[in-house]
Amino acid sequence: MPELPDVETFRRYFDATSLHQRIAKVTVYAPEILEDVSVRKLSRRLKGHEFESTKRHGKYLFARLDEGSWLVLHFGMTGFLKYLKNMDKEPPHTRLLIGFDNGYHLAYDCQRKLGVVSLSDNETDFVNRKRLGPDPMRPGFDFPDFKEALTSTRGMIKSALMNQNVIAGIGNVYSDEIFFHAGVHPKRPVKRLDEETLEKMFKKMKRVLRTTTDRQAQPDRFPDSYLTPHRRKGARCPKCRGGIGQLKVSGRTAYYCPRCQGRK
DNA sequence: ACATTGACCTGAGAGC
DNA sequence: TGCTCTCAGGTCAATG
Repeated sequence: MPELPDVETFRRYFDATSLHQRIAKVTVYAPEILEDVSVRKLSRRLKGHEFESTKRHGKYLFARLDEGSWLVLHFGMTGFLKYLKNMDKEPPHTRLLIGFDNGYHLAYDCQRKLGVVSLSDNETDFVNRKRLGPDPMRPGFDFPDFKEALTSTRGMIKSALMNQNVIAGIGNVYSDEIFFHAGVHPKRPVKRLDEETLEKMFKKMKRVLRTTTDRQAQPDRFPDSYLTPHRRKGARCPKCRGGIGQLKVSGRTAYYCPRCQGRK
């Protein structure tokens, strides 16, 4: 479920594999994933050019072309990138394939087609048009920014933290992880969070995002104290060994420890 | 104007 | 074994 740590891992992978090589061929297997761009326009903009740098905002990855525009990638819940030497290794749900001069290919695989591929003249305009909130890992994103963003909303804290217009990059899995470390119940109303709890959530959010990004967003590499590897029915809390509970918050399944994350 | 719900997408796994 | 049903969750339109 590509959230901020996953997409940041994809960005680093993109940097390590796909910059500074002339694009020879563009193949779109599933045109329905394209947003505000035609197959023809995408091909024309990419072919003969190179990617020169990348950026990330929330769950969106931006790759800048040497002619100035940006390829925009969003991964839905099943998307990932794979850099290939041989075509026989092509992943099973490749929706976009970019071929480079050196014979290698970058595949964008998205089984459930909930991802989006787009093109933008300006990455900042794209973020504004989507009305994305601030990226929590942006340098300078501090507690006052966090507090201002969250307290501008009503309703349950999980809905607020997962709302991309409030803060961009956190989804179902990582919001649960953050609430677990902060000892906050996912259904707690935002307006009933005091300053101290908000600050704790902010610190835990930073810590969780940094730690999981360092570990390439792979749950089997997460510390033993993390909830994510135990995010299933019948699992035990890594802190108190009590049973992990689940409930629905705004249509999503939330996992939490009823003992460590008190009601309210 | 805001918060919440349902639809979209596809395949894995449950249950009969 | 094989079929059907449910569920996963990111986002946006529709509903409350």
